[in-house]
Amino acid sequence: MRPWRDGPDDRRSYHHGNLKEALLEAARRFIAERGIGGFTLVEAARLVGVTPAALYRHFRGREALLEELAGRGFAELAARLARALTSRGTPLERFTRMGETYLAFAEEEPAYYAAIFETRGFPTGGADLDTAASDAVASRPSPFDLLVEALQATFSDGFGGVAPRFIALEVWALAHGLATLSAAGHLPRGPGFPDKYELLRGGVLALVHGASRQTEREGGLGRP
Amino acid sequence: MRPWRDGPDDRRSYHHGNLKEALLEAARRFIAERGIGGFTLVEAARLVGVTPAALYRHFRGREALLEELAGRGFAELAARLARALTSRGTPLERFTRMGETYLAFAEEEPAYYAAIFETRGFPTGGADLDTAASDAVASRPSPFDLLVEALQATFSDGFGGVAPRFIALEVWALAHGLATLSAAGHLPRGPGFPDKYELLRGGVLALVHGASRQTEREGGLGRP
DNA sequence: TGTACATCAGTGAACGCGCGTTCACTGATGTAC
DNA sequence: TGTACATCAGTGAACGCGCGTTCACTGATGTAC
Repeated sequence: MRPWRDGPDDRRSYHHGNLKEALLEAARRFIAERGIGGFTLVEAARLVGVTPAALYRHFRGREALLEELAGRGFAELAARLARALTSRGTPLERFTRMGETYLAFAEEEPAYYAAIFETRGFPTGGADLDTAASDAVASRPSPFDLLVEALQATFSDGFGGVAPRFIALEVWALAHGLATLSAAGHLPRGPGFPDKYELLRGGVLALVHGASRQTEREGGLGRP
Repeated sequence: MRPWRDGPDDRRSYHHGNLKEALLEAARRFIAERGIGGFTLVEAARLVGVTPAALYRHFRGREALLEELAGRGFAELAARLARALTSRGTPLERFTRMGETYLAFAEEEPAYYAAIFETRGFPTGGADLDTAASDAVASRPSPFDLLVEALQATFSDGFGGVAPRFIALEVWALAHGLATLSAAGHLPRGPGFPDKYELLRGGVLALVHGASRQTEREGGLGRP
């Protein structure tokens, strides 16, 4: 990303024309490199080639910028998951594809992913709500709501008596764990070690099959 | 945690006597409440009732204090996992108990957990090492090394042809995902929703059974 | 048992820094006539 | 087509703040004699 100006004397125009987008893009770059805590309004303005004060024409402050970023990131994630959900193949294939999509999003858009999970401003999900109320929360869905609803929709095609909510949560946690461990460099690599996509696919198969086996034997898992 | 002094005029002694431990304890409290980024030397010193400069008698600086905390946290985690590993029961029961122990540690010691996973200073695990070299890294184990070695030890009792490394990584990722989502308040709660311990137990069973099924059918999963 | 003294843990003042935010201002843009 | 003017995006200087860290110092402790 080139700065808008190449130096203090290079005034192509008094008005930037696209400052809001440029600032969000700068924030994405810095957060991807250093994390949310390492992101600074002053540096973002400097990279874009603008005075820090200019930022306040477009955002109420630092927190507002981060919330905007989280909102956009979440919309992008939701769009990608929806695409995977309605792609070709069997329900199991589409379900697996959603998991891979989630993993790829966390890898390709680390700034969005961090903004989504480390920023206040999201409802925390179905906390302390009963099922009906939780399903009804549609105005501003949490990451959880979206994922579980989408996964339930997939499961409604039928996976043989498995409790959808249970599997959905396990797969979400598995994907989130793989994504964050991988991003932090904690997942081992090298010959003999599976990569995170293999681990996810294996995990999805195992969780689906394992749960249906237990369902057959014990008459329902995750249905208290 | 009461401050060492109750006010500027309350000089019980010029020397604190246990300042290093008190500072680490204060850091644990602040990090548990606000996260690593919200932890400040000045506040920790104030809570303990001491000048910020006093800290430098015991630590080289902020980073050194955090590394000490991460080291202690990791030692504690390792000890708890080792205890679970050598507890009573079948290999599967002990393996499951290790996972529950991991989850409980993240919940009871959020500051230790954050210090371990958000601080530099750990080797990243078996990155770019072959299996033999990775197994040989014993001088300063990474979280990965410890977990996988312990889980491999459990699996060596025999789970019927499952590739231990594969299962170990999946269970680790599942536990880490459940721990971090739960800590961030993203896991839904309420009637009809399983808690993280149920999810972990179900996941462990499914991953072990699912993998062994696939092993039987396909002749090995996670053994490229 | 008492005194001299070395040790070193903690003091208090000061530092430079970069941060987020505010304010009165300036100048480019595009619309009305 | 040309001019007056309202709009408002960006300037530049300034602010107060809390941070991590340094420094010469002080005074409590405990050991040697």
